[in-house]
Amino acid sequence: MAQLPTVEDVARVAQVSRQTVSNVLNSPAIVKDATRERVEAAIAQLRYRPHASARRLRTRKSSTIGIRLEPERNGISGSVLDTFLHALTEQADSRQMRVLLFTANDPLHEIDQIRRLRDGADVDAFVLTSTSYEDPRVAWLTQNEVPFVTFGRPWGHDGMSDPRHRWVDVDGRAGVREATENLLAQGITRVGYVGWPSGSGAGDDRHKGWVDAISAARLSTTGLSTSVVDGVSQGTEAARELLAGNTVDALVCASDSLALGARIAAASLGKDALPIIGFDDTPVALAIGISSIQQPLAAVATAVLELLLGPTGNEVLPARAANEEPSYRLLAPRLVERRSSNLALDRTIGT
Amino acid sequence: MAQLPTVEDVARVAQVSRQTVSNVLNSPAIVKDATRERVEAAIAQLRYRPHASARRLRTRKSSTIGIRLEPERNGISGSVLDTFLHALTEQADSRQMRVLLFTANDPLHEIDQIRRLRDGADVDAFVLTSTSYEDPRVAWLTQNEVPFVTFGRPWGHDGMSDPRHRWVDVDGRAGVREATENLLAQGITRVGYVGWPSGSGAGDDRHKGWVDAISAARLSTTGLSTSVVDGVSQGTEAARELLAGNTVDALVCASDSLALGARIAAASLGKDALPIIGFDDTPVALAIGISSIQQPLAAVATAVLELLLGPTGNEVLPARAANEEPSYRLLAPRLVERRSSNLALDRTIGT
DNA sequence: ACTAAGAATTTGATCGATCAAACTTCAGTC
DNA sequence: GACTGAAGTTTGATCGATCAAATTCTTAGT
Repeated sequence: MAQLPTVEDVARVAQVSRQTVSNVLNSPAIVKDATRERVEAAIAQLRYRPHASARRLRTRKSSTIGIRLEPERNGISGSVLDTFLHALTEQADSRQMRVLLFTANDPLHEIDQIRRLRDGADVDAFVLTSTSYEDPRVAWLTQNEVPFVTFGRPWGHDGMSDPRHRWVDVDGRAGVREATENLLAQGITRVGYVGWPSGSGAGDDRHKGWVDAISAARLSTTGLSTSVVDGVSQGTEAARELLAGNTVDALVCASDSLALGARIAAASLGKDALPIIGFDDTPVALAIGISSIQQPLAAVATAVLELLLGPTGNEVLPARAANEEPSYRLLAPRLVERRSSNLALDRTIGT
Repeated sequence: MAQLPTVEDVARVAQVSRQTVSNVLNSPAIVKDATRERVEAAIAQLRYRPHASARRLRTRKSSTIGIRLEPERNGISGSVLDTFLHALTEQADSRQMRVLLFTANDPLHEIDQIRRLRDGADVDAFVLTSTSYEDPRVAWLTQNEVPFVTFGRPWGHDGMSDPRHRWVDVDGRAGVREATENLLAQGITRVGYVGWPSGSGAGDDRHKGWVDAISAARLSTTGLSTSVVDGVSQGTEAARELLAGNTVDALVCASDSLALGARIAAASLGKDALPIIGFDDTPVALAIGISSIQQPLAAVATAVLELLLGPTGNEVLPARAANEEPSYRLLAPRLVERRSSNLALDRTIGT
């Protein structure tokens, strides 16, 4: 097979210069209609496709977004990031962007990888997930003026409004509040909560949502909630305690793992019909038929790209300066309701 | 900040020529020790990092592997590919390779995407997943001599031994056989099977494994197996029928979805202790505590890279010719045993 | 018809690396 | 001491695109 055609070849066929071909591709507006059509015909005829590396070398842009794939596959809820990754890739594609993966063992290693990808002009911007308190990656990226957006707000940090840190997050508090209110609206007054130990931003946030709803209904929260480390067996344990006192008629949980645990506990106590709501709407919740609060991951991806590329553009905006307006998006999750009653019940569940 | 350093800068500091710097980076063996050390010192001093795009433009290699992210997130078992993706990225990294994602709506669109990534010199090779009978992507890649490896064998096709098609797959038949034998070894003689309708390569293969084991034990297979479309409720339905006749004491299933369905059916019939084995070892199986046949995904990733890069190299081997030795890898899965008895039982399950 | 301003297009230089070929160094041989 | 061949190093050209500046073509105004 012959060499792949280049701008030069297209130019020759269309009887114009290299640059005009380039213009047709990059700023069609400045080319006269007749000329543009001729060039486009030549491009089609030769099946020309721009050579990405050459363009990148010259423009110093890669049209690529880097994202790290988490090393630990925390089985049950890892699917959230995977779904997000999918949405991001799909939407990036429609903005002419690509997504490059990388892995890292720890934040320092990750910074090293980021540096390499940046210096090699492989990646224009980064999307960070699982941000932590005082995240060193955020500090490094800000410092070095590398464009980035985090999926996850800067927890417990005054930097929440630092314009240099653009972020997108899901309003877990509102989600849990909605879920709790949904149960209250069904006439259930004793709605319990199984959450995580305080200290994690997301966990505290979700817990607040439950408190919000209970308080708004002028009910008491005392004795109705517990905190445990995330996990199925932990959820079973915690739920069993809450249910033992017979003071709770429904449960809202900080995760699907806990919700599944709760479901097991309820079943073992004969309370097969106890309403339970989990968080993240993982495949497990779907399979078992547990209601769950679903993060709007496609919308998160849209928002991430909007912060990175602007509302319509298709190249990465420069890192933001300290004196600009803060920009972030807090998105509302939605409750996916399922008749999560008897596990042994014969129900039609999609795969 | 000043410009990033280039080979030129390094050369000046080390008092050598551009090319020598390049040699130190790419074929250190041919550079005299003393010189190499001097260059390495200069590289470290200037914190030089090669500009990937420039290198790619010249060498026409991208050191990047393309893989498509499935559009449909078939919740319960989508995690298999995600886990594979992670392993692939991690191992690719240690071979100096990167993984670029893309999406596509259908095979033709995928071919279009592949072509663009290839022509743009963005990607050197592709990894295909979910291959189907007479896959058009395989045909196109072969035709155009684009290096690729599929995760999944060329089902029902004489091409199984076409050397131009390199593939890696998991021996589902052996896995199911092992699982079945495991149950037989426990003294259970009536081991049933819930599989998929014949016609899908993987499904037929797994079914054969069950037949193998039963036959080897000189038992009869009649009346002990059913076929249904994958899904939890379908699994419940199918298992209920098999269990109703009271002719089965354990079940092996073609997927975790079916296994979960079977577990629900068993529970509803009071057979909480019925041994059930699923396939894929998804988070669902882990969460519920169902035994499952686990695909060795890290090993699959290793094998894929081996077929693509050779045993130790770190650049993509050319597409294979029709007259070479066929090369593929068929890997054995392993059975992950869990005490999958009573769902309501209080057990310590990891997250 | 003549000119100036703007639009459209072309030309030469460049991005940062590697290739291919030329050149230099040096040990070993007769 | 000149000669050979291999090892080590340097030089000039090149990959395919875009940038910046120069040039040519249009259009409108006087």
